[in-house]
This record gives sequence, C-alpha cells and structure tokens, in this order.
Amino acid sequence: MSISTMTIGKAAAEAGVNVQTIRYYERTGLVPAPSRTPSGYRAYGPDTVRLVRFIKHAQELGFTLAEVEELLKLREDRVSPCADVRAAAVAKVKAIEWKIDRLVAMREALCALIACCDSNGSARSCPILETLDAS
Amino acid sequence: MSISTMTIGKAAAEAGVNVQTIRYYERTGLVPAPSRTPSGYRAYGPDTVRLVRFIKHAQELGFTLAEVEELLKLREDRVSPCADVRAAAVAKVKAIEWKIDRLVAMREALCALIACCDSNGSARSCPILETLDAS
DNA sequence: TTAAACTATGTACCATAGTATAAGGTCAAG
DNA sequence: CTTGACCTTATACTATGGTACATAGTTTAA
Repeated sequence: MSISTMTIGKAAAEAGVNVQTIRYYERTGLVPAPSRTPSGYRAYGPDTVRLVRFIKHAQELGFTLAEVEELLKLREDRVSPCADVRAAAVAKVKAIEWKIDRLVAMREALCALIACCDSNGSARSCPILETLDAS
Repeated sequence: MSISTMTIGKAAAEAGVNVQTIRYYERTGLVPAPSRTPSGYRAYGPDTVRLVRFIKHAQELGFTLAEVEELLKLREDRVSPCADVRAAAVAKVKAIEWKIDRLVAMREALCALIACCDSNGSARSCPILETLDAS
C-alpha cells in the first residue's frame, strides 16, 4: 500500500459509506476497479473517495445511479465531439431547473402552512395540495 | 357510480398512473380506501386523483413515499396542537432548502461545463466534481 | 345475449440500491 | 506466532416501489 493509497475500509469510512457499497459500485461500473496490492487488496487513491461522495450527494438530490452515471459520462467525454455532450448537459440543466422550481413551490406551500399554523386560524384548505397540483 | 365518482381505471388514467399503483397506494395506506359500488367496485372522487398526482410530483422531487406520507400528515394534522406539526413542517422546509442549494450548485457546475464546452478549450479539470465535492 | 372490456382478490415477480453471510486469505500488534 | 481486525469472492437476502398474472365477477355495447 503506497503512500496516499488506502484499503477499501479506509476509503469507505472517508466517503461515509460502507465497504459493500463501494464493491457494489465497482461491480456496476460506476466506480472504476482500482489497482491491487500484491496480496489482492484494493488500493484506492483519494479520487475514489471524492467520486463516491459525489455519487452520494447526487443521490440525495434525487438522481438515480443511472443518472449519476450520465453526469459522470459528461465529465469523461468533455474532450470528445462536443455536440452530444453539450446537449446532454443542457438537458440535465433543464431537469435540474424543473426540480428547483418544484421544490421552491413546495417550500412556499410549506411556509404558507407554517404561517397559517402560527396565526392559528381555523382550518381552511391546505396550501400544499393546491400549490403542487399545478403540474 | 354516482355523478363525479369514477372507477379505478378512470382515476388512474386521470392521475397518469396505472391501476395497480393506486391499489398499491391503498394497501400501504397512502391513499384512503374509497367507498364501493354495490358490486364492489372502488368509487373515487376527484380528490384521489389530486392526491395521486401530488404523490407523483413529490416523488419526482426526490421524496420517498414515506416522506410523502409525512408531508400529507402535516396537512391532516394542521388543526390539532400546532407545535409538533409546525416543527415537522419547518424541518421539511430545511430539507427542501438543502436540496435547492445543492441543485443550484449542480446547475452552476453543469453550466460551467457547458461554457467550457462552448469555448472548446483544452480539457482542464471538471467543474462538476469540484463543485459537488463541498459537502 | 354474448364478447370485450372492465373490475375484484391474491400471489408472484421485477428493478434499484444496497446489506448480510459464508468461507477463506492477509496483516499488524502483543 | 497467534489472535483479531482487516481483506477476498460468491451468493443470498432486504426494502422500496411498483408490475404482472391467475382466477373470477361485472358492465356495456353490438
């Protein structure tokens, strides 16, 4: 194990996931297979920790692993013919903006609910369903 | 089937889901069991369609069905002692704001990627991982 | 009045994203 | 030089969110 490489246990701890999760990502091709020590132990550099953290952050935002893979492909392909890559990135931005808009609407609805709760008025119609109803 | 009630097929079509999905939501308690026609057919009013659409919208924003249930409970409980409900709503708002912030960061990263793609410069480091790295 | 198109229940299956377990090999500390 | 904490592969199991299928009853339109 050279300097600045680590075992899977260390990498998993640093990334805040468990060991099996990293192996699962490797199996599915989301995280590249690392080099091995002479005895067969996986030897990870800090990039893998960053990558796994990225995956977790993206998942918390509601991206599936398949979508994360797309995002990662954008990064990898950015040197090659730009047209497709750019289109994919633009599509992702649109999807993200749609999510942001809907989350903002949901926040407004919840804040209205809280305000209504504060003023303790009699129960009228719920602002959540109303706001989210508009597709 | 009275006026303004519909069969499960009609309700599912209006909500844009399939029939089994509504039955699944009923089984899990997410959607209330509707009244039945004499022959045992479920008779839905327009509220169910709205509810199912709400669930689908919330899911698209990355909320799990369990979280959707929480959101719906906020609505139902809003007449009862406000303290807990308010706290739950505030917590949800915080979670939503966290999602918004991260999505904005992700959008910025992707826009930077697009800009870099447009200017067609030589490949430097990827802005996606950098921006999302900050937890 | 009968065939198509719906509905009912119940059970089984699917994809996604892991998590656990078994059976064994490796390494570092006492 | 062994004990315990780590690593290996392989396989099985879990939870979530449905989806499909089998079997049967109902409704509707030609």
